[in-house]
Amino acid sequence: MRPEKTDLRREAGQRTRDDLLAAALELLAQRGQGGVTLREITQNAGANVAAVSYHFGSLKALCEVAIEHALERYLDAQIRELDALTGSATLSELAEAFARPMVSALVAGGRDLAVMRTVARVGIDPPEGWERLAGKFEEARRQAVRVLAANLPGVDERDLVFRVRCAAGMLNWLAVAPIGAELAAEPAERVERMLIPVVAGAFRGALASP
Amino acid sequence: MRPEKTDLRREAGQRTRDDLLAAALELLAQRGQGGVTLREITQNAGANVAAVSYHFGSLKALCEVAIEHALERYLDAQIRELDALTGSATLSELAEAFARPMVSALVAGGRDLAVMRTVARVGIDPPEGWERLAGKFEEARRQAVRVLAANLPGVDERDLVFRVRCAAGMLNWLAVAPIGAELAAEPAERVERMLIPVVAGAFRGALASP
DNA sequence: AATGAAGTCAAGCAGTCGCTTGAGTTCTAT
DNA sequence: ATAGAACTCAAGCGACTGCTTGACTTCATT
Repeated sequence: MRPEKTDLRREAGQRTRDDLLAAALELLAQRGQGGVTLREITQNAGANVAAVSYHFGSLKALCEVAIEHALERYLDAQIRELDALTGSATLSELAEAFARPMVSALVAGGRDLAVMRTVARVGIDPPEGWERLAGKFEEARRQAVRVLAANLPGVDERDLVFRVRCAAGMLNWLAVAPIGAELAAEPAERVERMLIPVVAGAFRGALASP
Repeated sequence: MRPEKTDLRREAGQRTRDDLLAAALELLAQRGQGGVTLREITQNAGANVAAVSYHFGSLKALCEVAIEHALERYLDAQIRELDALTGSATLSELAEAFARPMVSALVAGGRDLAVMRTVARVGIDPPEGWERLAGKFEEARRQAVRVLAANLPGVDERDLVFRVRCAAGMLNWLAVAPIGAELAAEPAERVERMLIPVVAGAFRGALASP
């Protein structure tokens, strides 16, 4: 009954569970929810098909858990970046903070990139009960709109919300489209040097220029 | 043997073929290539399952034809808009021309919107032999980069290409993500008033601003 | 009226899908 | 030692997939 004693059976079970989640995340990132197959997941995870039913109840439930993990991981990183901004942050600093989780994931690849791709795909084809996590999306967007409003006092808030959504959509597109794979080969500072001005420009709009 | 005489059998066959293409386009727009089912297509088209094999050879071939039609329809519209620009067009005019096909489709809905959604999904999950149509994409992008270079003489061309890709990705995202459905309910001038500055800002970047 | 091409149709084939089942293994607890 | 919980496994179920088949209707041609 000592809690620090490792039960080898439970330990192996947790390992199987984690492997299934990792395999599911990878397939979700590559092909989306419709392209995930019970047998392919279990094969990649080195597990039996019955392990999914045992640990998660169903394939859909496994995918929902994997998606939930990915969403939380991404949104936590994004909110952390935005929280670190001072009230007087410039548009470029806002763009930098807003895009940093994506840039990091692109150059890091692996699991971080799979998280990004999965999140972006969820934005296109939302799973059934995803409304439960919509609150965190709202929080990240509200943070960005707040900094944006301080820089663009004259602009209607509906426009600011729209611009944040556009910028988020642009980043998501970089994650899922083949162009993202090209960017992944570039060094991080080059990606930032190209991307940050575009995001900042989308935030600001072209109102002040001919 | 008179060519103007309507052969009722061939006429009905063409009708079935077109209905299959329309049903396939709608499903491709809603769920992507993986979510298209032979029986659902034929049911929506009011045809028998064998009609797909008869008219197209296979489900994949039907989807390829539908995708090809959608790509040509979109790219022709985009290239037409960019061709109409004068050499001295401003960034806002470029953004307007670049985004007009998407804005029109969003407010028009129906088949035009299905075309946009399908094109955007192809950008995420390209079908096998899509390289054959990549040339038209290049043409549209080169047109946009040309106008962009005239407005931003100091910027590296690689950056300009990147910005055009980002803008295209942003528009594609609006087509496939739920936010596009919200925009579809707005009047066209409001969509343009919100969207054009963002696209133009992404083109220009935030270099000239604090 | 006879012929044959064009097209449609219900039925069914082989394969894959998600999921369940019951037996089997491995370890803890008593 | 023994009982039972935790977990894994091969096998198989019904449902669905894309696709084929052969009979059938429809129509222009002759």
